[in-house]
Amino acid sequence: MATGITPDEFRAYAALIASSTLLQRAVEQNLREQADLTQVQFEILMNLANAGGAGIRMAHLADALIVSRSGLSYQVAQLESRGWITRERSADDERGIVARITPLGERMRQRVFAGHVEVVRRSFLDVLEPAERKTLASALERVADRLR
Amino acid sequence: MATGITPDEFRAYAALIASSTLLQRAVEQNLREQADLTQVQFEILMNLANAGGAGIRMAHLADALIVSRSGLSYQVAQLESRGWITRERSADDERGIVARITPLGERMRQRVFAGHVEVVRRSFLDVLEPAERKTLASALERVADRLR
DNA sequence: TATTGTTATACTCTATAACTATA
DNA sequence: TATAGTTATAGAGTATAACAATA
Repeated sequence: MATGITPDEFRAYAALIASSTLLQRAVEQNLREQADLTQVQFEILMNLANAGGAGIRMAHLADALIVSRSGLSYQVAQLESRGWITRERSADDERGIVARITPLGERMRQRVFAGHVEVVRRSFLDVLEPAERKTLASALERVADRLR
Repeated sequence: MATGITPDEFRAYAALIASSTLLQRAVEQNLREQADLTQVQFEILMNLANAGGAGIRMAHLADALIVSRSGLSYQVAQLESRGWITRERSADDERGIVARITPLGERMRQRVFAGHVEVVRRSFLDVLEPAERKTLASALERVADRLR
């Protein structure tokens, strides 16, 4: 290859790129088919579900998802029009808007998440030995930390 | 969680989704900054470089990249206008078009690939022990095979 | 003055459908 | 008739800039 990468490294590189690309594709297709959701919309729902009744400020959510505020406004409007989330003025800062998941949104999110996990299970979890799964978990956590 | 997934599995799931999302983001940003290339355009270049002088038929390339033919035509036109690839009628099938990488395109591709590998090295390869790298390589190859 | 959030706008990417040319 | 490839077109998603409201 003559690119300053060993065959061993290249194999790991190629496996990572291929598997993550294909997985991303399968996950996005599943979200679209299940509930016509994009990846970003799904992440909005997961974050709001985690926050519970407290909700999350728009600016905070945009930072967490690494999207522009205008882009977040667009996606949040989509979910709001479907009745899955709400937006309210913040109590302590009149400039702020707090987004919250609705009971309907939470029910849908749970259903979608279950299907989502099934995709991950079939293509990932079921393919690994327990020891491999442990190694991957700790190694990929380190990779994610490095990238954050 | 009550979603039919064990804490151990959830940890592996979360690490995989987080690391692959962040890596994809880093890779795409790097390609854009280095040479204003999209992921698809980069994959076109890599495939054509692999094929060498023989080139690849458009229909074949579209199948390999899992994109529509019209979408491929658009991206190929972008690369062609920059002089990185060419399109010629196929010799044996007058309906066919064969895409090939140009010497300029190959030089650029090598440069971009080197930078791309650097990103992967910093965020992935450098973070792993040799034993972890071996485990990840074989495990993720199995994941990719499952998804194909 | 600085920050929050939305909107107007423009741009990129992708796909479907219509079309031409060849098998 | 079927296949290869392109083009016209439309739609989704994202970002920048301008704006109104509040700190």
